[in-house]
Amino acid sequence: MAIGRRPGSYECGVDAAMDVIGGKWKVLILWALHVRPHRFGELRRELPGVTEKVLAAQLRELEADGIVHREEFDEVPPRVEYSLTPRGETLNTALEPLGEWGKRNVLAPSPAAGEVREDHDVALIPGRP
Amino acid sequence: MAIGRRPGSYECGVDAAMDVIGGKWKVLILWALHVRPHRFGELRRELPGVTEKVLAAQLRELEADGIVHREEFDEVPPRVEYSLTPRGETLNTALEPLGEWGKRNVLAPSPAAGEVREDHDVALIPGRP
DNA sequence: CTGCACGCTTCCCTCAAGGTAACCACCCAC
DNA sequence: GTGGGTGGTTACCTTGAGGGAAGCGTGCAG
Repeated sequence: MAIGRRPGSYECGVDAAMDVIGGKWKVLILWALHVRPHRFGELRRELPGVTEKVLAAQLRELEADGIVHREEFDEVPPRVEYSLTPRGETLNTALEPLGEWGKRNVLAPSPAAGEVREDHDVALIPGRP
Repeated sequence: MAIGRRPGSYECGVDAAMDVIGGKWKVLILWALHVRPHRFGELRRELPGVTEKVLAAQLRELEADGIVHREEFDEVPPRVEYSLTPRGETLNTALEPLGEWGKRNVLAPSPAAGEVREDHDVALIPGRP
């Protein structure tokens, strides 16, 4: 049982899933790897602010949880490629509604929900969940 | 703009939503209030291990984010009821696929995904996401 | 008069996630 | 030989979320 770091202590499925994606950078890693496989350095450059130590740690956790696949190439300079496993892809799919909700309710709160619309558009990369 | 405690710093909708539901007890609160409105003490008794201080803090954050509604009744002994706002209900709906994923991939990992099935059934409250 | 239930608030403390910076082995280009 | 790029590891430090326990104001029960 590789997945889950608090085995047996979950109250429900959402609770359990939160343990897998709870890291500060994990959903961003998920999204980046969904677009295409990435090398370690590519990920570091695409996640502004992440440190090498933390990126390595979160990738190892995601790998242990069966979410990402790590492939080492015997070349020089050494190359390592990270990609999503099938389970990782299903996780991304399951996160899509939450991404939609976040876009509608946090990034661009609608007046109908009692929020005041900002006078500028929220800067969103198109297609990003 | 009540929602979001890191305004302007989100990379995507999932990231933003994670800020709203990131608290240790928030998804459990969400689920409890989805079933029916709760009083403070009821919630405390239904979430084994939560302290009054933390429960009050997370409820106040969820209220500031427009997820839960707090209604104070002028009775004695004092009564306060918490319920989900419409926005809270949509959040719960958006969390359902994630709950399904967690149940299938963390609580009861399938052999097809490379995990070994436990020899006992996972104790799950039926219908709980 | 004492205790209890309610819904908190306040103070103090712990601990783990995350951040900082240095270092490693390897090889190539300059 | 020096610097850069590869993909990390190691040791140390900071910070903030969360936990423990006590107190508070009210009113009723015993």
